[in-house]
Order: sequence, then C-alpha cells, then structure tokens
Amino acid sequence: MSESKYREWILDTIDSLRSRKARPDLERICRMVRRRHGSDPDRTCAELDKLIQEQTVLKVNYKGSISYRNAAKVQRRSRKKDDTNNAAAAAAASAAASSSSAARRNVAAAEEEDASHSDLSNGDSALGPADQDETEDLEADGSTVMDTDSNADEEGADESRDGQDGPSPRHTYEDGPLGAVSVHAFSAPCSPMGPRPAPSPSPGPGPGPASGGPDSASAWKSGERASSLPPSSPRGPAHSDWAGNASGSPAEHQHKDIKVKPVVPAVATSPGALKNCAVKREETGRTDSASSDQLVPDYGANGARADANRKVCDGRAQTMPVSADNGELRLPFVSFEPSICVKKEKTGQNLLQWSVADVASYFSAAGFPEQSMAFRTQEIDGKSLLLMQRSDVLTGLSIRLGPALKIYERHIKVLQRTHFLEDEDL
DNA sequence: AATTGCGCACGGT
DNA sequence: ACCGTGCGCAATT
Repeated sequence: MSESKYREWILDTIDSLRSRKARPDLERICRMVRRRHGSDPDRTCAELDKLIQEQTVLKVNYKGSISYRNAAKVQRRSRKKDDTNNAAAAAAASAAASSSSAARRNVAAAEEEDASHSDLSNGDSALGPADQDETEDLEADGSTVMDTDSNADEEGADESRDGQDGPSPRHTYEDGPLGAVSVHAFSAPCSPMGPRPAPSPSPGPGPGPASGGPDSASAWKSGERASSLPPSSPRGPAHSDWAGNASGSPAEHQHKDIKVKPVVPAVATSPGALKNCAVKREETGRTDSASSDQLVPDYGANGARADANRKVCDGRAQTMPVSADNGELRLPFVSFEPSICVKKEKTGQNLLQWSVADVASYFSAAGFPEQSMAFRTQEIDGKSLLLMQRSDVLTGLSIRLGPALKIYERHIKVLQRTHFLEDEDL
C-alpha cells in the first residue's frame, strides 16, 4: 500500500515539477515529496527506484543531467503521420475489436486512475525517453527495452514488433542520426542527493556516489543497497559494444546528448531461480535516435536480479521487444535486444513464487509498463497468473484490448503452458 | 530561504 | 512551425 501511495506522490511530483518548468531531478523530487508529505528522502529515493524498475518512471539523461519522466505521459516521440496512422489504426482496431468481441468496456475503462493522463490522448506530449544507448557499462544489463512503445500504448509499435515474429527480427537501427554522442557524459551528472539534507541514509552508505566511477550512474541513489550492487551481470563485453559506439563519437558534447537507455529491469524472471541463459546480445547498435534524453540505467533495489533478463533462450522463447525493424518507425526505445525470452526453464516453478511485484515487473519489462499497473492493482501474483483465463485478461484488468491480447497470448499463455508442461514432466 | 511562475533558448520532429 | 524541456531569474510565500 504505501507503495502505491508513493507512486502517486512521486508521479504527482514529477508532473508538478514539469508543469513548473523545473527539471524533475532526484533532488527536487525528494524535496517536494518531503515537503508535501513528510516523507523521508531516502524512502522516496528507494520508492523512486522501484518505480524506475517497473518503468512507471523513466530515468533519462537529458541535457547532461538526470531527469525523471512519468512514463505514462511519455511516449514515443515519433509520431508523425506515419505513426499517427498506426496509432489510429491500432486504436480503431482495438475499438472495433472490442465492440465486436465482447470486451467493449475495456476501451472505456482503459485508463485507470493515473492512466487518465493522457496517454493517448495527448499523445504527443512526451517525447521523452527514447532509445537507448549507453554508457555505463556495468549495469547495462537491465535493459531490455522496449518499454517505450509499450507504454505508449498504442502499440503501433507493437505492430512493428510483430513483424519480428517472422523473419526479420533484426532491427536495424537506422538511427543513426545523431551522432551521438557523448556518452560518458552522465556519469558526472548524477549527483545523488547530495545536496539534500540527508546525510546518512543510513548505515553505511558506502556506495558513495561516485565510487567507482563506472557505475556512477547508478550511484545516484544513495543509500539503499542497490546501488552498490555491482552490475551483477557480467556481461562486460556486451555493453562495451554500445559503449564503444557511443564513446566513439565524442563529438559534440555540448550538452545535449542523446540517447537513452532503457532501463528495463531485470525483472523478467523471478527472483531466484533463473539464471541466464546465454547472454547474448547482439551487437548492439544502439539507437539513439532521437530525442535527447537518454535513459539511464539503474537498478536499484532489485537490481540484483538484473541479469536475468535478457537471455537468449534456447528454445524459442518469445521475443517481444524488438524494435522497429526495418525501418519503419523508429520508436524511441528501440531495443537492441532481439528478444527477451521468457525464461522457460524454470519459469514454471518460479511462477508460483512470484509476488505481485514480480508479476508487475515482468510485464513492465515485457513492454507493458502501463498495463503492469493493472496487474498490481488487481493483486495478481504468480499463482493468480496461472489461474488467469483469457477473459480475465481481456476484461478483468481494465486494460485496452490490444495490449491485453498481446499480454495474454504472448506472455500469460506461454507462462502457463510452460509451467504446466514442466509440471507434467515432473 | 524556499517555492513557484514563466520567458526564452534549444533541439527534435 | 510546433512541441517538450529546463535554465535562469523574478515574484511570492
């Protein structure tokens, strides 16, 4: 409970700062939350961290400093006509579908309390986050990507993603655009809450902000355990790819840099058991296309599990995030990850152990941050997930039909099937 | 002193 | 041209 309260406070604060035209950075957020609600900055920080992991809040590096965005208000930046069409089409489709099929109410219900914002409606408001790229190495793992589009909801993006199913998963990042970048830039920027009166988060905060340097980015968050975590995953080389990329062009570092790194948390699998399969990320090219903010990686509290997510699974796993492939639309977050796999191997067993937060994080990481809130609201944990039927997903969560169908067909069904198959084996 | 309001420059679409 | 962002500074509390 308190969590939702914090979510509201934080989101509200971010919105408030934005409307005031002040950068929603850690310091201001913590200060405002404390002022308005008396919350301890450290706690706010920790909660913010969680929100970032579940992608309710996006952490981006904009103009050289860290900013936070209300994910629900951000959407893909590119929406030009092209996009519009897609969106419209998607919307229409969903509408049609809903009406025809049984779930018409979904549409209406689509937004929840917060959702109201705008997602679709104002549509353009945000461009915030977008792509990824990165710099930091260590923690890179978390990213899977896509969130953006997903959260966008329209899923126009999805469409493109669908393509992936087929034969052309590879995305090219045509991004190329800018050159993007500067990368390391941010390491500096993030200053934890230093300024604020929060002297000691608690025990030994050792993490110090910039301790290592490498992960300084993550360091921002002080206190809590998380920050100190090493990047858990060992994929050193991997990100070096992008890093290389980025670093390669130091060109202009004036200040605007661009790139975003999706922070997707590791949520994909549940806490304990999964291990990563082979981690392979292909070369990543990051896509930085456009906008200027970049997501900054970080995982806080749960960071530990970060590694789990991307793995290429042996079998088929399902992929989802892909990005826009061939060029059609470039979404903000294009992922380089070809796919996320739902981990299959141990999923089954773990599923029973997933908490409500695990479920929400999973869907958030799978590209449905907004919808993940519905799972949280309905308190769906792993066991409940196994019991969910198609109709429950389509009509019981009050989420739009389009995402609901994808969530059910590509994730829930797969998870359930995997779980039960394994059960049989046993 | 801390907040809030907002003009304006920037950079992406 | 339009839009989101956020710096920098004035006004307000």
